[in-house]
Parts: sequence; structure tokens; C-alpha cells
Amino acid sequence: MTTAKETSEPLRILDAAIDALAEYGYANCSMQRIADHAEVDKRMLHYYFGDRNGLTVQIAERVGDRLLAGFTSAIEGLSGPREIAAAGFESLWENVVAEPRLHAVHLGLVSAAVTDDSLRAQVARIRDRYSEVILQLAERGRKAGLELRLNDETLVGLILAGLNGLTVDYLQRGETEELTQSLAEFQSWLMQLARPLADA
Amino acid sequence: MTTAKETSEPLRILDAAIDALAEYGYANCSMQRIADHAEVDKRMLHYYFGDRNGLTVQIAERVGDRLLAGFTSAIEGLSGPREIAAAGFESLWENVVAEPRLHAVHLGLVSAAVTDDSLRAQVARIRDRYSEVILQLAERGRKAGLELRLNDETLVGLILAGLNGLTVDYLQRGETEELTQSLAEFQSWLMQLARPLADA
Amino acid sequence: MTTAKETSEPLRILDAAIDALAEYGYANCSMQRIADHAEVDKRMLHYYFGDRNGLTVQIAERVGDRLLAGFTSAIEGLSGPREIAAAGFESLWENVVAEPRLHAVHLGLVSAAVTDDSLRAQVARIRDRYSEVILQLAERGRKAGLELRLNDETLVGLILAGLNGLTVDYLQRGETEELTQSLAEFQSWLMQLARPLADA
Amino acid sequence: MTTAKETSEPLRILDAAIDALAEYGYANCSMQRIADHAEVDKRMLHYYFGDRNGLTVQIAERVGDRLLAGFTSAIEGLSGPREIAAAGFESLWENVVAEPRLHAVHLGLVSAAVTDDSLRAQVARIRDRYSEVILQLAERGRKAGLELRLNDETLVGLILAGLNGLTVDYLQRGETEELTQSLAEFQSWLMQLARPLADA
DNA sequence: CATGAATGAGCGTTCATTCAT
DNA sequence: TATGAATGAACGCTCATTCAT
Repeated sequence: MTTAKETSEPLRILDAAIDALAEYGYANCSMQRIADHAEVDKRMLHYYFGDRNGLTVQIAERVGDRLLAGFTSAIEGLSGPREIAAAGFESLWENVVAEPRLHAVHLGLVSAAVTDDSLRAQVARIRDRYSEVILQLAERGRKAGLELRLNDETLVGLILAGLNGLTVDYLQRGETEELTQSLAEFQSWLMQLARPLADA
Repeated sequence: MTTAKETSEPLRILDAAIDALAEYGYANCSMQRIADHAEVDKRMLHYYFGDRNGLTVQIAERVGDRLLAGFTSAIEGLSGPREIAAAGFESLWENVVAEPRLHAVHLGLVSAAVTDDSLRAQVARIRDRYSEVILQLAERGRKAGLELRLNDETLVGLILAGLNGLTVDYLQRGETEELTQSLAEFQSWLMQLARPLADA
Repeated sequence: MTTAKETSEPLRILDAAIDALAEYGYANCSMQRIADHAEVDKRMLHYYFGDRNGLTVQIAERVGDRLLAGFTSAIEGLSGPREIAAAGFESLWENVVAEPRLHAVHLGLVSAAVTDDSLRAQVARIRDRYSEVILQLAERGRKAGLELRLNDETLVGLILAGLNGLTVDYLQRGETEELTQSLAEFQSWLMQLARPLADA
Repeated sequence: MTTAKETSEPLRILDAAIDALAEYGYANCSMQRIADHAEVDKRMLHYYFGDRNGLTVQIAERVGDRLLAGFTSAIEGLSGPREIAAAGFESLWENVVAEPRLHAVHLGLVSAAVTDDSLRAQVARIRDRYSEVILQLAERGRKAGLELRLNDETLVGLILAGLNGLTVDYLQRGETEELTQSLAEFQSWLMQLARPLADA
């Protein structure tokens, strides 16, 4: 109770856990390592989160929060149709570059979720939250006069697939020349799919 | 060696290992589990592959072989420009649907490689092989009169990003309506990027 | 202390603890489980009973109280010699059937006491109390004209051995045909050992 | 392989485990303690017996073997009716006195089995084996001219209840005067129940 | 009385790996 | 090749207990 607004201990641990996951990878990140990373006794993890699954669920939740926090704050101010269309995906991507470790952890969760049912639900939740925000943006775009050539779900699917695919490339090989160009191409394609009415 | 065409024991084990990885996930797949899955004593794994890392490297190699085998055989016969442009990505995707478990394992390796140096090299190798084949296809397309609006590396980047992103979606949520549409859209975009000269 | 007849909190906890012991068995009944069962924070157990040993001692005491309460109340009214001889063991047994869980806990304590000195004293105390009541009953029998062919301690020994042995059978296998017959045989034997003078 | 007839390692460990159980009691006997007692690394227990349950099952099996071994060898030579009737229970009891620790472990298993299903089956098995041997003895008694006033199952029930009850007394309080007398009384009762035809 | 936090010790179990035969 | 046995290290988790408020 040293400062007035102190983030809660569980939250601090979760962020440390995410960092540990980024450090060692999902497969090699034991509770001991997370505890060490958070400078907490290993049993406190059980105290706060119950068991390993409870911790993982909370980690996934926190990952979702942080992934979305970066995105939502970035697109809050956008208003004009062009701006919305152009900046939407850009914001998504900037978040990847700003927090690559967070996205690496996300990728780890997504990958692990393929064979882990309890994780699957958590990962689906993150996708849903992404979806929700993207749809809100699309809605605002439409109101601002943007004509979207695709139905909502397909748009979300394409954007997230693009984001994920390019993120994998980024995490694998870093910021290459080709990636930058791929990004530009992908973005201009999205612009095509969502062009202001005036362009027609 | 009783019959002429008998796959070697190490190879059989590798395929069993891939199956085990698909079953339990990269994080939960111990050597014991792999051994059980292959119906081999676990010490045979050390006999054939040295240590865990050696086995993983070989698994990655084998995953690459199988991923590429499906792809190369599919595109071997293509000749006309339209055919090449249209069927290229389609073949890639069909392989995903035909062997989702193999692609799940691949995703697991890609994800683990982010924090594991020895895996990173292996995974990069798989990407390189993909790249090589795609470039060969592009080359054949060009010779058949296809005009590619992008440089080679960017084209590969875009195709692989799309493939990976959509594969993640497929592994996460199965064959949804949206995914089918996303695929169609993505493909038509690729057609745009690589249109026959005659279209101009 | 809102109502006049409210059992004290420690007593309530003890009964809950006995129930937990019956549920999980002596070996698998941690303080946490007892606390959960009693819907009390586990630290309250330390507050009321000191440590694990203190709790166990109190539990044994309470088990003794409840075992004996059932018995003494049942034999209070007996007066005639036949009645005393006949009903004595019957009451003991009825208590087993009425509260099998309590007797299961008792058996657990007896068994644990074999290797646990502090428990041994507690369990011996329960036996002593049984002994006392049986002897009182015998005394009353004698005054009512019953001739007991055995000295007091041997009688107690036989009765308790029979009770324990048959209880073990009951707890192991439930109310079988054989058990019912064994009970009848045992009882008629006791009748033989303690027959009214008039029978001679 | 130093001597020709060396008891197998698992068997040696089981006997050490039984000894450890007698030492610490069922509730306080961890695998570590068993391992220490057997002078084996704790993981060898898993190597030989799988998990804790597997070990316990084998222990129960071994306890049964040893309980019965003492009994069967003792009654093998009996032939005359009086001998059989007299010596039957005596042999049972001599085994208790000869191996009190073994019987203490048995009591612990019986007690734990009340709340543990997997143990219950094992304990029932031991009872069945006892039953079998007692019935064989009864059969031999009958052939030798012994008239048994009870049906088989009831006889077994009474004998085992008596044995268990008196064993509990013995384990609780040792070899007391009263116990000796109780034994004598119990035995003479059994003689009553099974008297040679000639006596009638 | 009650609660949040912590701790030393130990639980049963599994990890990858090695040795000897 | 194959097998029985072993091992250092760690796993996730629970034990009874204590401290501070």
C-alpha cells in the first residue's frame, strides 16, 4: 500500500506470466518459471489462480485485454471514411510491432488451443472480441459513407487471417522488406474491398 | 526387410510422432507418449534420434517433406496460365483440408520456433521449401504468359501469410461459411495480382 | 447466541469434521477438507483447536460422546433380567446400524491409533467408556437376578470384540443374510453366558 | 544375482512397504517413506508398480498372501475332528500373535477400504480367501465326522468377526489377561457350534 | 473473530536421459 | 537391436501452520 493506485498483485503476476511465456514459449513455461519471473513463490500462483488451468485461463483473458486495449484505443478517434478504412488495419498491425511478445504469446495460445479444449474456448473468446471491435469499426465506416463489398463475418475473417498470417511472418523473420510490401499490398486490397461511395 | 517396399523404422516412428503431436499438442507430447504412440520402447527413440532435440529436428524435417509432397504433386501437371494462377493456391488449401493434423503440427512447430532457436532453423527451412515451389510455379506461370504485378518475394510472402492465416482459422473453427467465402475472396485477389496478359 | 438452544460453533465443526472423516476416510481427510465441509475458513480450525493433533483429539472425544450417547440412552429403561441380557447387545448393534458413518470414523481412529500414540490414548478412553457402561448394565443385571458366567473384564472384552468384528463386517459388506444370522448366533451365545438364575 | 534363489525385487519392496505401513500407519505412509524403508529410490516404485494405487493393490495382495500363508500351512496337517475344530481358530490366532504388524496393516487396509472403492475390492478379496480356506477346513471337519450347527457362510462370518474383533483388542491393548480368557471362551463356543457326532 | 498473504515441507508423478547387458 | 534398471531434475499441487492486520 505504498502508492495510491497500485495494480493488483494478481494482475502484476499475469503480466509477468505473459512475459515468461514470451521468453520460454508455451511448451517450456512451467509454473515455477512463471513464479520466478514474477518474483513470487510458486504456491502463490495456486493461491491466486487455483490450478494451472485457472492460471492459463486468466492469462488468456489478460492477453485478450491487452491485445484489444492497444487496438481499441488506437481507433477511437477515427472518423472520416478514408481514415477508417486506411487506419483500421494499420492500427492492428502497429499493435503487433509495438508488442511482438504479446502476439507471440497469443500465437502460442492459439496453437495450443488446437489440441486443448479449455484453451480453445479462451482463444475463441479473444477472437470474438477482435471480431466485435472490427465490426464496430465497420459500422462506423458505413455510417461515414463507406461501402463494404463483403458481409461482416467474411470481412472479419479476412482481416484476422491476414493479421495472423502476417504476424506469423513477422515473428518468424522480423521486419523484412517483403513483409513491408506484403503489408502494403494487403492494406490496399482492404481499401479496395471497402471504398468510399464517392469513389464509385 | 522382408518386403521390398517397407518404410524404414525411423520413418515409421516419425510419422507416429507427428500423429502424437497432433493428438496431444506440442506442449504435452513427451518422448514417452511418442514412444507409446509408435509402439516402440522410449529408448529406441534415443537410439534412432539421439536426444529430444534430434527427434524434434527430424520431425520438423518430416513435416516439411509431407507438407511439400502434397503440394508439389498437386501442381505438377498444371500448364496454362489461368490454370496455374487459379489452381496454385487451391492446391495449397486442399492440402490443408486433406491433412489438417499435419498442418496443426506445423503450426505448433512454427509457434514453438518463436522461442526455440534450433526449431527456428527447421521451420525456416520449411518456409524456404514452400517458397521455392511457389517460385517455380510463378516462373512457369510467367512463361505461360502470366503477368505478376509483384516481385517474387512479396508474392510468396502474401501467399504464405494468407495460407497460414486461413489455416489458423480453419484449425480454430473448422470449415465455416465465412471461411469458404474468405478463401474465395483471397483467391480472387490473387487472380487479380496475377492476371494473364491477355486480360489487359 | 440468538436462540437458547444453539450448539456451539466448535461442536458444530467437530460434527462436520466427523462427517468429513466418514466421507473421505481418515487418511484422505486434510484440515482443508474438514474446513470446507464445515464451511469454515481453515484458520478457524487452528483458532478453535490449536493444531491438527488438537483437532483430532477433540474429534475422538466427540466420537466417543456420540457413540456412547446412543448406547446409554437406549439401555436406560431396561429393568428385568431377560430384558437386560437380551437388549444389551441389541442396543449396541442398533447404534451401529443407525449411525454407520460414525462407527466407520471410529474404526478409522482405532486403526490409526495402532501407530499413533496420541490417538491411542483417546481411543482407549472410548473403550473405557464403553466398558464402564457395559459394566453398569451387568451390575444392574446381577441385581435383577442375572447370573454371569464370566468375570467383568472378560465379558466386556467379548462383547466389544464381537461388536467390533461384526461392525467391520457390516461396514465392509453391508447388511447381508449371513451377518444377520451371525448376529443372532452371537446374541444367543451371550444369552447363554448370562442366563437368569431361574433357568438353572 | 548373487544367490540362486533370490526373492524378486518387487516382492522385497512389497514386504518393506508392509513394514513401513505397520510403522507409520496407513494414513502417514507416503511413497517416499516406503521407498526409504525399502532402500529404493522413490521412482522405482513407479517403475515397478505404476502409480500409488497400483502399489497399494499389490500390497493388499501381498498382505493377503502372507495372512493366508501362515494359516494354510498351520492347518494342513490337521485330521481328526476334535483336532480340526480345536486347532482351526487357534491357528488363526497364532498367526495374529506371530505377525501382529501384518495384521495391523490388514486392519489399516480394511479401515481405509470403507471409503476407498479400489481398496474395497482388494480387501474383499482377502476376505474371500480367508473364507475359502475356512470352508475347506469345515469340509474336512465334516468328512471327519464333525457336525456343524451353522451354514457355511454364517460360520465364516462368525469366525472372521471374532478374529477381527479380538485382533483389534490385541492391537489396541496387547496380550491382556482378559483377552486370553476371551479367546478361550470364544474358542469353546466354536467347539460347541462344531461338535463331533459322537458327543451328541 | 475474521481475513489476505505467506511459508517450509512434502506429496505423487513425469521429464529426458543413461548404464549395463 | 533390444531390454531391465536406474537417475538428476522438475513437474503441478497440497500439507499443516503462521504472520499481520
